Amino acid sequence: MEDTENPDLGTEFTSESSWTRGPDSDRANCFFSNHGENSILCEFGWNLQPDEPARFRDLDPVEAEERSDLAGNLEIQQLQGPSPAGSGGGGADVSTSNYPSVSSSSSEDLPDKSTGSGGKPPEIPSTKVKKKGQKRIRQPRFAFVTKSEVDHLEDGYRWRKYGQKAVKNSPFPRSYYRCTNSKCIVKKRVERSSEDPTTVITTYEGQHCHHTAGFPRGGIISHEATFSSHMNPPTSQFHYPGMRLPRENPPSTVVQSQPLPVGAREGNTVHVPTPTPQLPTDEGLLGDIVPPGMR
DNA sequence: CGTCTTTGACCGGCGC
DNA sequence: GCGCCGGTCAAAGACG
Repeated sequence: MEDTENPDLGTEFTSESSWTRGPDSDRANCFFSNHGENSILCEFGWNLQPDEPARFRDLDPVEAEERSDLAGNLEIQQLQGPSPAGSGGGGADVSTSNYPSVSSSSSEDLPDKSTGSGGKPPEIPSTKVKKKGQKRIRQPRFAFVTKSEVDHLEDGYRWRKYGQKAVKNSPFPRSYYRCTNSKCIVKKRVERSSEDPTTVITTYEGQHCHHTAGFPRGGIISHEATFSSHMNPPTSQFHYPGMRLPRENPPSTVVQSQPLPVGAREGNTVHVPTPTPQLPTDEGLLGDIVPPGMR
């Protein structure tokens, strides 16, 4: 793999992916590229300083673990919305443990006959904590922007669509997918950008607790590392099975590995690079992950 | 027959 | 309290 020491944010990576952490700035960046067919850029962080230059260095496993844990907490809280007032601190009731603990109570044994559209289990479907007065727990989210004619990008996992909703201020509906693995609680939302209909915004929520069991609708991805493992790569490098498109569909074109404006980094949020100079104004999916200040 | 999609209904959070 | 909206459920149908 190539060096990710000081990746130029504008550089297009030719490998499948690269993953870096900025321990000093509490920032992590993730770059993906699929041989020029489908470039993706993802950035997420913890205490991003608006004017802070990007810094990268390797982490030792211990530190990486800590960072990863911290990331989970902050992401959960942040993505649940600011909600400091009134709602008792919003993420406060999110257990202070790491996001894996979100599912610790039930995810491992989660029967979740998701594939069968089965009856409504009395149990809580993972990310949806239904205890009255308790907020829904959100998993860390990762958003990608890809330029593709197809909405549902292959990523090595099998997904079951469980909903579709029209998005306000967007002519395109948003689709909701759930990993078909009964033990996996990862969800995915796919939405076409209203600003640029040629781009698809994919948001992953949670981490897979399993490996890609082959490639059901295409080739086979033989990768050991995915978003699982607490999104905690063994080293500063992180491999992700390159995004794929359904082979029967026309290939997507490169969006870009667009650099994120330094000034745009703020808060503990996931930033979504967009192909257009200006950020989408729709309040849809982007509204969840792009801080208002960026819009 | 098993898996997946579609789609209307339902629920909860949040702003007013 | 009310209405809007996002997210999820689940029955029914499609498909291989």
